[in-house]
Amino acid sequence: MMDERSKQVLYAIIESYIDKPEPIGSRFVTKKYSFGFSPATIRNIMADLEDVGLLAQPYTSAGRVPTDKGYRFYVDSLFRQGMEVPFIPGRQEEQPPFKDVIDEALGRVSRRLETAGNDMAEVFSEVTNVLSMASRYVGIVLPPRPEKTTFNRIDLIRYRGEHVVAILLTDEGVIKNRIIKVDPRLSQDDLNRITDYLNAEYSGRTLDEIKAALIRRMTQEKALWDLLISRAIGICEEALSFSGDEFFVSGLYDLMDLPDFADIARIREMAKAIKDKHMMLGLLDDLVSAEGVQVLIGRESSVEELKNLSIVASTYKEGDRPMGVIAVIGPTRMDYPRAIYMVDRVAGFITKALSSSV
Amino acid sequence: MMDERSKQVLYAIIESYIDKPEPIGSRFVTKKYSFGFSPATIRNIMADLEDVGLLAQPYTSAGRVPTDKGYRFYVDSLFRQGMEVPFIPGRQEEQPPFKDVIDEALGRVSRRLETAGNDMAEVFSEVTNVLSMASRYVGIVLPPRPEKTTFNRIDLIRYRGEHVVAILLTDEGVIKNRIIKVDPRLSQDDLNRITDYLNAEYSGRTLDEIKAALIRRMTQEKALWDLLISRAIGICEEALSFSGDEFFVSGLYDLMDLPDFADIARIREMAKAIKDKHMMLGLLDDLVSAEGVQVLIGRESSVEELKNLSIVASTYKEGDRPMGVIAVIGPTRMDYPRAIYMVDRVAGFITKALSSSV
DNA sequence: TATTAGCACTCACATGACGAGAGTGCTAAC
DNA sequence: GTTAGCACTCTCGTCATGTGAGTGCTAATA
Repeated sequence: MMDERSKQVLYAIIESYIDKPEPIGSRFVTKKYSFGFSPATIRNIMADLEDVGLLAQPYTSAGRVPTDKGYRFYVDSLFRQGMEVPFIPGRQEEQPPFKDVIDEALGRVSRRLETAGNDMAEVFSEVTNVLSMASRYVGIVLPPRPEKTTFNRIDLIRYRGEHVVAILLTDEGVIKNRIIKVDPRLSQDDLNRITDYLNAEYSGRTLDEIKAALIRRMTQEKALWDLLISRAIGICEEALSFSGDEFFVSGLYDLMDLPDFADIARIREMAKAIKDKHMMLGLLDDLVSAEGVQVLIGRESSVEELKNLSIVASTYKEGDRPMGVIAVIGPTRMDYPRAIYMVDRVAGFITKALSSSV
Repeated sequence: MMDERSKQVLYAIIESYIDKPEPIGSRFVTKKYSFGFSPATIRNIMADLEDVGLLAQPYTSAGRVPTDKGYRFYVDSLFRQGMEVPFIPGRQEEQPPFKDVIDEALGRVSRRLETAGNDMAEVFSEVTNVLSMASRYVGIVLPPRPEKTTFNRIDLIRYRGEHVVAILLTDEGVIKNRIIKVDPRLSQDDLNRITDYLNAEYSGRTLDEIKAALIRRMTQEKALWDLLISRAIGICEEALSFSGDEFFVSGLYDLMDLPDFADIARIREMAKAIKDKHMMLGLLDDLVSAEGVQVLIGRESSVEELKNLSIVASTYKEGDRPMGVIAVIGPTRMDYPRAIYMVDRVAGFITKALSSSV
C-alpha cells in the first residue's frame, strides 16, 4: 500500500496538471506546495509512482503526467472522502467557490420554469445549458427513455382532412406529438371515443407495458374486437412509435478553448465522439441502473474515441425509479471535484422537478 | 470593361482555388487549361486582375488568390448565365454530377415523410441534414417565424391539477405546445368553450394579427367581456408567447475537415459565428423578403466573424407568402454553383411540402 | 535509514542559416 | 500583342546549435 506522502504528491501533481496541462516537475511541486522536502526526494517519490503506473513521463526526463489510473486513484479517494478534496500540505485555496455558481444558475432556471409550469422539454434544455456552463465542459442530458415514462393521457385532434395529431402526455411532463393518417370517415366523436377508451385503459401504465399489451392484443384477438377499438389500438401503436434517440448537448464549442484541444485532430475526434449518438446512448444507457455519480476515465469506457475524454454521469429519478441520465464530458484532465459536484446537483434538481410536478 | 479572356482567367483561378486552396500560379493555369498562351501572358492578365481588385497575392511573388470581389464577380456571372458554369477553354469536366445527389436525398426524405404525414418539424430537421450533406457545408433552416404562420386551431387539455397543455396547430404544420397554469376551477367544459371560441374567432388569421387583436382587446374592453372570454384571451396570449429564436443547424463538424479550417483559430471563429443565434437570425431574417437565391460573400455581410465565410440563402414560401429562410454557410472559397443549386432545390422542396400539406 | 546536494545526461524546443522551389515582374526579342 | 529569359522575392523544409527544464544516480549528510 502507498504511504500518505506518496498520495499527497500524486494529488499535488494531478491538481497541478488539471490546472495547467504541462508535465509537472519535481522542482515545481516543491515550490507550489510545502512538503518540506527537496526536489530530489519528490523525484524519488515520483519515480515510485511511475513504477506503479499512476504517473507517466511523456519522454525521458520530462516532468510527470497523470495516467488514467492516476486519475482513477484520485477520484476513488474523492469518493472515499465524501468528495472532500484531499489534503495537500501548503496548497493555496485560490479556487473561486464553484458551489455558488450552480446554486445561482439553478435558481434562475427554477424561477423561469415556474411560469412555464414544468414543461419538461424546457427543463431539460435549460438544465443542459446550466450543466455545461457550470462544469465548463460539455453537458449532456438524456430525457427519460420514452418507454419508461408513464402514460397520462392521449388526445387526438382532427387536422387537415385525413390527418390527426396525436398528443401524448406522460406523468413526467414529456409531451410528444405525432401527425398520423387515419380513415377520413372517423368523426371527432369517434376520435373522442377512442381516446376515452385508451385513457381509461392505459392511464398510469408505462409506455413499455402499453406497447407489450398492444402487441398481445393485436395478435391474439385481432378479429374479435369492434372496429373502433381495433382502430384505437392501431392509432395508439403509431403514436407510441418514436425514435427516442435524441438527447440534449451543450457546450461543445467552449470545450475548444481548452488547451487540451489545441490541435485540430483532437477537436475532430472529440466532436466525432460526441456526435456519435448511437455510441453515446449505448454508453450512458448502461449507467441508468447505477447508483450515484459514475465516473468513466479515458480508456475505461473502452471506446476508442473517448480515450482522451472522461465522463461524469448520474441518473435522475422519479420517486425511486431511475428515469434518465445526465453527464458531463471533458478531457481526462478534468476538474473532477467540480464536475462531480455539478452533475450531482443537477441530477438532484431534475429529480426534484419530476417529483414536484406529479 | 474586362475582355472575355481576362474573365476566363479569373474564373479559371477561382475554380482552381475552390478546388484546392493554394495560391494559383500562372504556370499552373496554363497547364490545367488550354488558353493557348504562355505563362508570361497569363501573368500579365493576372497582374491586371489584381489591379482591379479581383485577385490578391498573399505575399510578393506568390500565386494569386481570389478576393471577395473576385468571388462576387464570379457569382454575378453565374446568375447572369442562369447558373451555367462559365466557359473556360480546356477545362476538364471531372465533377461528379451533383444534381443527382440532391434528387436522391430529397426523394428519400419525401418517402420517409409520407408516413409521418408532413409533420413540419420533421421536415425541417431532415431537410437541414440533406442540405448540409448535399452542399458539404453547414446547412441552416429557419422554420417559419411563428408570427407569420396561420392559426389553425388551439386545444386545451387539462393536465395535473392546475395546468393545461395548450396545443397550437398552424396551417403550416407547425405544432407548438405549452404548459400553462390556469384557474383550477375551470372545468374541461369551460376549456372546451374557450377553445371553441378561440377557434371560431381566430381561425385562418396569422399569429401576428391575432397577437395584435389580443392586445387591442385586452386594453380596450378589458372589463366588459364575460369572464370566460377574458380568460380565453389570457390563455391564448400565453400560448402564443414563445421565443421563436430556434433554428436547425447541421454539418458543423464536417466543415472542420476542410483545409480552410486547418488552424484552430478559424474553427473557433466559425463555430462562434454560427453559434451566435442572435446575429444569425438578424442576418437571415433580412433575407426573408428577398427573391430567389441570395449570396453573401465574406465581408459583404459586414459581420466581422463572417469575414471568411459565405452564405447562400433562399426563402421558402407558402403560396406566395415567404415563410422562412434556408441557408448554406461555408468558406468564401465555396463551390458556389453547387451550393446555389442545393439551396434552390431545398427551398423548392420545402415550398412544395408546405403547399401540398394545406 | 531517510534525505539531500551535486552532477552528468537527456530531450524538447526555439533560433538561425541555408538551399530548393515556386512564382513573380521586367526587359528585350519575336 | 506575345513570349523567352532572367534576376529577384518569398515560403518552407531541413539541419545544426544552444538553452533550459528536468531527470536519475551517487555520494555525502543528518
